[in-house]
Parts: sequence; C-alpha cells; structure tokens
Amino acid sequence: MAEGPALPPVVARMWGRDPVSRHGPRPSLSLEGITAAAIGIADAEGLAGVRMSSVARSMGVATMSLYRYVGSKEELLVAMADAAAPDPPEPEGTGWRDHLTVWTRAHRDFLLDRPWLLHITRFAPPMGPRSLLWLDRGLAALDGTGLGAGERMNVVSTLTGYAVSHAGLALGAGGPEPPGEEEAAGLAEYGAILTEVLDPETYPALAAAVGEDAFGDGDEWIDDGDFGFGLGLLLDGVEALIAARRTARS
Amino acid sequence: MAEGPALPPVVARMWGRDPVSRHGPRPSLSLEGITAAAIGIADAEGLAGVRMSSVARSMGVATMSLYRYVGSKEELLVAMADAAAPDPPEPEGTGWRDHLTVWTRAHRDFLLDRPWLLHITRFAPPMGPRSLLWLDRGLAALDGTGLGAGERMNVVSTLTGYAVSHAGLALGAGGPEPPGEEEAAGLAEYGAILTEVLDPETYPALAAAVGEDAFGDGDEWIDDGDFGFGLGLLLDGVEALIAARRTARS
DNA sequence: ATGTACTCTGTACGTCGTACAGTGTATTAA
DNA sequence: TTAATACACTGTACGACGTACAGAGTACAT
Repeated sequence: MAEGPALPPVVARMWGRDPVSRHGPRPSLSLEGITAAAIGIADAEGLAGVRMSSVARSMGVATMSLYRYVGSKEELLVAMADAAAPDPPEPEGTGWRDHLTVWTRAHRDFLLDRPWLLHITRFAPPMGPRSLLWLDRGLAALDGTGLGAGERMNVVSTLTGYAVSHAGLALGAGGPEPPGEEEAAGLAEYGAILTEVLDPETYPALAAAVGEDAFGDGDEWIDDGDFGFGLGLLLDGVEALIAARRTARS
Repeated sequence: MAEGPALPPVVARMWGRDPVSRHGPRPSLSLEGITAAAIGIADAEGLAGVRMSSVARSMGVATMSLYRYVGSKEELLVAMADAAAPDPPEPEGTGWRDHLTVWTRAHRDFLLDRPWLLHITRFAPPMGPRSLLWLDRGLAALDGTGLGAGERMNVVSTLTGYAVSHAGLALGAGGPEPPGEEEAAGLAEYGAILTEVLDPETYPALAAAVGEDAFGDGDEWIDDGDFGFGLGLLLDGVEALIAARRTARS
C-alpha cells in the first residue's frame, strides 16, 4: 500500500489526514469547524454571505487564520459541498427500484434545502467522505441486479444528474435566489413573458405548448409529480436493462 | 395585446426591443456585439478572462460604456449563455426518437465546446431567443406522439438536464478547467485516489465497484458510449409512456 | 536556556465591479 | 439660428474581497 498519488490537500483534510505536528501550539480550529461555520452562514444568508472575513468573524478569529486549514476560498467551498450532504437514506428491504426512488428524491430534497449547493460548481468528481457515501448507497441499491460495475456507475451518475437538474429547475422557478435578486418571477409570469415574446412562426412547438397552458397555474410544470414522472422514465429504462442482462445471462 | 409584464431589461434587449431614442448620438455598440466579444474572450481564455474591462478593451471603448447596454456583469453572462448556443439540429424526417437523440447529443456537444457555459449558473428558466429555439425544436420532436403539453415539456427538460449533467461529468473528468487549476487528474488517478481513501467497511458497494475497475482505463466511465447508454434509458422510458398514451387513447 | 516548528494576527496590495459626475453630440423646440 | 434637451460615452474614484507577507507569540525538543 504505497503512499499512492498525493491527495489534494483539502481532500486529505476532509478525510482527517491532518499532519500531526509536535511543535508549537495545538491548533485551535479544525476544518470541520470552519466548514460548519461557513455552512451556517450559507444557510442563513446565502453563498454571497460566505466571505473569508465573515467565516472567520463567526469563529472569533482573524481572517487569515483560516488559511492554515484551507488553501483558498475555493477549497473551502469544496469542503462545504461535501459536508453539507445529510446521511443518505438506508434501504428498507425493498427492491432496487424503490430504494433508488427514495435515494434520488432524498438527493433532490437536500439540494432544495440548501439552494446554495447548486451554486458551488463542482465538476470535479466527488471525493469527500459524504459525497462518496451517497454514491456508495446508490450503487448498493443495484447489488444483485446483474449489472456490471460500469453500468451501475452510469445509472447512479445519471440519477444524480437528474436530481441536480430538477432541483435547479425547481429553484429557478420559485425558490429563493442567492444573489438577492428580485426573484425572476413564478412560472405563471414566465408563461406570460413567453407569450409576449414568442413568434409562433419561429417557435411553433413552444408557442403551442404555451397555448396549451403547459405551465399555467405554476404547479403544472415543476412539481413533485413531475419529478416522479421523469424519474419513472429513467427507472423504466433501468428496469429494461436489467431484464435484458438477466435473459442474456440465463 | 396589452404591454403585459415588464420584461427584464436584458431580456428585452436580447429580443431586439431596444428603446429607440431620438436625441443624441447614435449608439456605437450593441448588445450583440458586446456579447460576441465576451464570448470570444471566454472561448479564448475561459470565463475568468471575461472582465468588464477586458470586454470593453476588446471593443475599443471605455469600461463604463458597456453599462449603457447591460445593467451588470451578471446580465452580460445571461446574454452570453443565450447567444452562445448554436442552431439546433433540424429534424431529418426520422422519428421522434432519432430526432431527440440527435438533439440531446448536439446539446451536450456545444456545452463541451464551450465549457464555460456550465459555469454560468442559470437557474432561471431560459428566456433568450436561442435557448427557446432549442426548447422549441425539442418539443417539436414530440409532435404527434400523443403526449400532453406538460408531458412534452417534462421530457424535454429532463433531456436538457441529462445533456448538462453529462457534459459536466465529462469536463470534470478530463476537460480543461476554467480556473486554470492543475486539472484534478484523469479518471485513472481518480480511481487510485479512491482506493487509497476508501474503507470497504463503510463504502462496500463503491469499493467493490472500484475493485471491478469501474473507471479503470479512463474511458470506461464517461465516454460517448456511456452518454448513449443513459440516453437510451431515458428514451426507453419515453417510448413506454407514448405507448401507454396510445393504448389509453384508442 | 536556546532553538525550532508551528499557530495565529495585522497590514497592505491587487483585482474587479460599478457609482457618479462630467463632456461632447445629435435632435427638437423656440 | 439658437437654446434646450436627452442621450452616448469617458475618467476617476471607491468599496468589497481574496490573499501574500512578515511578524509575534507559544509549545515542545534538546
């Protein structure tokens, strides 16, 4: 078990791999504490409230002290994104489909709880303990289905993407906006704006959909039913795949 | 056709609704020109290169001149996000499934072409002419399938989300990073880091997947085949839905 | 006691968005 | 023609924020 590839510093600390030092004063802070403080601020004021200075103030230390624990604000955001995830739901003995349904919905739900999570652009693959716990539980749901490792990974990635997209849509259409913006309006107003602006010649299908009141009363487009709807589509696909693997294997 | 809801100012200008003024010098700039310049910079240097000052310099005007056309940098980014989309693919007489396949893939492709698009957080529903054109063409693919307006909208939203997620994954796992970061490593290194850090007790399913080399050689996880794979799952689901609507209607 | 490594702090700088006041210009009204 | 007006553009300046850097204090090792 060679010392493998060097972990990115924050990642190392997220996993508790602090370099233990023998000299000097004991550290009075911790990465967990700092991320917790930052998360508290983000919950209360949104991401815009998270400044190195505000986080430090909320912990009663000087701004620069934080830099003993994080290399940059960017790193702090990464740590926040990981730490902010709750425990993933545990399977209840039901089948893979129910489990993944619950899992995906729980995923979306905690994104809705902390809208600022969506604003932390994390295109790097997840490496924190809590993100990976979610990944693990998602994969676990597919144990015994006969899917290969790559396929399971694919399915779970797709479901994660689905949860993220839907959370984003739902927030864009009514949730609180982080930059304190004037709230771009609900869906009804959205439809109204569209009708004002759309030329049915160039946007025939869209104009028709708006005409059919595709998002009329504000609940018809992005509500929980719609979430289940799309999720159902996906899981139907997975189900077909599993069936195909079963017959191919028999 | 009353003057409906007031359009957000940039939106109005994106649609060419400039307030024509009778006094003073003719404007020497235009929103299109500014967004084009900004897009050029973003393509060349990434989003970080897009500063009000750099955009203005590239147009040979003073920084503050831009503020006659955009209310803020934020608005400029919104305009960029819309203008950066290419023309959506036109249907070729094939069925809805082929059309949506091409459409979704084209969507992902232009996100890969302009990685910075993913970093413009746009949780507001799309309102620009080009975004709506994509939406329209997606909906058009479902004409004649018997799906309702809400259902069509849902399907297309889901596919959009899928394209975005996959582009994000693909970029996170090998593409160029905007903040000039050291490129968090390819997938192989990702797997290596995971094995170093994972405790098989707490992450059984994930450890197993890594053991099966779920992302071993760097092509097995997020490549074009995987894109088609997940997309296939989704479209299978849509197909089932269409079939259900057909029988219900007969 | 002395050295050393480490934690924490204060100051200062650079970057960037943008508020504001000013200058010139084309159109309208007199 | 002249004066008034509305508008396009510019220069300066300020405030916010991230963070580099150079100490100052502190616990352990010798």
